[in-house]
Amino acid sequence: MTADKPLRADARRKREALLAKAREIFDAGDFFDLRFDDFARLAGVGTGTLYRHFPTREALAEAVYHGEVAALCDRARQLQATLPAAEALATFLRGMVDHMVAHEGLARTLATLMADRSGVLAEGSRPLEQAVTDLVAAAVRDGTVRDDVGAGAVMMALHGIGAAHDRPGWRAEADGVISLVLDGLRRPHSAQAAIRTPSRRRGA
Amino acid sequence: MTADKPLRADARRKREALLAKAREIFDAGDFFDLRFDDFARLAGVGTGTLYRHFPTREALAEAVYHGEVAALCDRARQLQATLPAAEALATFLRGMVDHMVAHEGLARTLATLMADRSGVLAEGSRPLEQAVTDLVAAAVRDGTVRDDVGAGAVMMALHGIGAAHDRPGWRAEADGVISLVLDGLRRPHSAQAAIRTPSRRRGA
DNA sequence: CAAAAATATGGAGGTCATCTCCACTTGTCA
DNA sequence: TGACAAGTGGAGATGACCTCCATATTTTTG
Repeated sequence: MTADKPLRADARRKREALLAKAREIFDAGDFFDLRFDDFARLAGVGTGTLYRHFPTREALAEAVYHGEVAALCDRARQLQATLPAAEALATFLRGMVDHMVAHEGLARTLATLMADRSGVLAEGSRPLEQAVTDLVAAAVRDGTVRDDVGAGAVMMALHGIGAAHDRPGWRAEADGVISLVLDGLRRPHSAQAAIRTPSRRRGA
Repeated sequence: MTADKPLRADARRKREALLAKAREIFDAGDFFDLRFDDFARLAGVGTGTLYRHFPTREALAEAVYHGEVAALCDRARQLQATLPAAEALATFLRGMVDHMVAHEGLARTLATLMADRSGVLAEGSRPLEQAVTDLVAAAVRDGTVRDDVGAGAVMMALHGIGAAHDRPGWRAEADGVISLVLDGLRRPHSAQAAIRTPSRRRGA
């Protein structure tokens, strides 16, 4: 699967050009206003070449996303190495929002393409999910975070944030979601099952 | 905007046929495998007629979504009238997950179309958001829920749940998100600012 | 009730983005 | 340097989307 064969010098150059242009256009938010062919032209590449490297819009997005995810994972590891678990998790999640703000167009574009069912992009999120899982696991070991919820739920919440990028008060709401998640993750000190599941009575 | 002119008997019938077929196909998850033209044929309607009633896939989805939202809002009002605020909110949110489970294809399809930037569908969510806002507001008045987060954050989380329908342990994770949100919403009894915002120090 | 006016229908065909294919160029290896 | 492999680009086939209008159906009017 991950068998990367050595690309010819030439090919690597074109590929980089495509990725660079893609990053730029994603970030500007213009990706969907563009014929895919024209995108090739913009990157200084023929149609055939574009399709050889990236058979679909999704494939292109995946490649861009890959770099993004790698950077975020690095950051996660770094935080985990230098901060107490709970704080590392909090800082990382807050940082995600900052990052999305800084690259709004990119986030929006990726979120849109993610939604086109296919799971291709979801696949690429795995390393990120692993990083979040690690952060959560560490905090659980510390005893600062409950152990009955799992990182998947956090990923869902993050996805919700990323997908809603056009809401009016986005930034504030995004911070709100993070607050809810972080506070919700805090290990319930006493047995205060206040709201929690109302034991799902009668259907309907 | 909401000026509904009386449709000719004939027209109403075709429109209903389209909506019915749409519901069916959405629910089956086959909507995107279908040429829009063919969808018309399936509903027993000519292409022109389809386009007259619903100029785009999004428009069609919006109409279906409208009914869905109306039903959910009714449910919200009903809960609010018969249960303590906090419990009404919890029951409603848990019920949303049940509902999504029962109509997986529909949820997935709508989420996908929502993502295609355009905000058309987001518009249709407003009544639903209002309902959630009301539920939250009531709970805030009760003093059971914090007042610094707002319903928008809850909507984001819900959207995240709906958009992630193809994850392996979806149901469990969805319940997890709801748990986080509900617990996160609980008014912090004492001044226990444990994890909360690390006061956003140095950028990056 | 008949005829006119208004409203709606359906599907043939134009338009345009997507993607394939292959004659040609560029890079690599001995 | 020559020969083979690897890659390129863009013309054109393909097929989905949407428009347009001659025809059909419903409603209104005399």
